[in-house]
Amino acid sequence: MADAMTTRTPAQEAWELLGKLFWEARPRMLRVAGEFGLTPPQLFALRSLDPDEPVPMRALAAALHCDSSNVTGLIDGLEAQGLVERREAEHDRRLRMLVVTEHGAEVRDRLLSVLREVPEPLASLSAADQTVLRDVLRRALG
Amino acid sequence: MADAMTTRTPAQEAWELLGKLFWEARPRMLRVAGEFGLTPPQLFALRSLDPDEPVPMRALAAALHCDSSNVTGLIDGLEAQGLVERREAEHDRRLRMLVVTEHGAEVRDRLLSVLREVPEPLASLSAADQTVLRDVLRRALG
DNA sequence: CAGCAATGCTTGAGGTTGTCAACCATTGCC
DNA sequence: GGCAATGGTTGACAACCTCAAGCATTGCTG
Repeated sequence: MADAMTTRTPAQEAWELLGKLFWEARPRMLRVAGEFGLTPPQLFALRSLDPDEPVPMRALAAALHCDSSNVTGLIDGLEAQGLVERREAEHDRRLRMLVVTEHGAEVRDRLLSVLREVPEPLASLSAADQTVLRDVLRRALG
Repeated sequence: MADAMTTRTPAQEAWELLGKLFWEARPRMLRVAGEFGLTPPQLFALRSLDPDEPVPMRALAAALHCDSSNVTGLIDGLEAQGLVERREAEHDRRLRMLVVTEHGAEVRDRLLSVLREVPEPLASLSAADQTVLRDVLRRALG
């Protein structure tokens, strides 16, 4: 009966294992942020921005699930490093469009290429398992 | 050729989809922490502690991938709420063993039961897919 | 066994994140 | 024209986080 307390459905166990996977990937993210001279929130912000499509600050705040006033400081930091620029919007002078600079785009590319590296537990799976995993996740999130 | 730039291996695509899954689960974690009167770091700390096995603060710091001095403040907060106690160790008076109180264990149980809830994208998978996902992750992390 | 390096935790300084309320400028609606 | 709504910034305040410094304790070592 003690087992009945700790028994998990397959989905629950999968979710728990995914939690472990992400927790293990955390130190790498922190290290990468440091190497690029960014704080973790700045890294998330730069990752969220699309160099090809400027968005108002409001949109970034929504993407980051945080308050607009918070984004102000984040962008101050990125702007100070020349990675992002505030630009006036065309038809609404209230908006501040966030434009990733050329340098910012380059940094962002290098950043993403590191973050995209598949962590060891997944990388060591067989090719077949990797494909199965992708297909299942496509069905879940695609 | 433009596709060549954005082509991903199955494992890379899976890792990217997992990133999305976790990012979507973040708001719920923040909400839960708030509902239990905890800050996110405090939540992680309480989650890391095993009510059945006290550990020194040093061990918690290692588990949280952070500095010991940071844990001091975290535990101050949990202790103020009566969730955790600092207790002297048996044979080494330098150590402060972290003991989850009875109340803390109860709060922790309720906390975990909410966090363990499988997020919508996974929950909506077929039972077969859920089992496949679990099995693949077991091979990766088990 | 005396000295001293190493360990475990706390404290203080300094910088960043995060929220909220208040504010200013601008826009859109009546 | 008046006025509510929107977008962003600012200031106050709480919390996190790291580093360096400090204290107590432990354990090694000559």
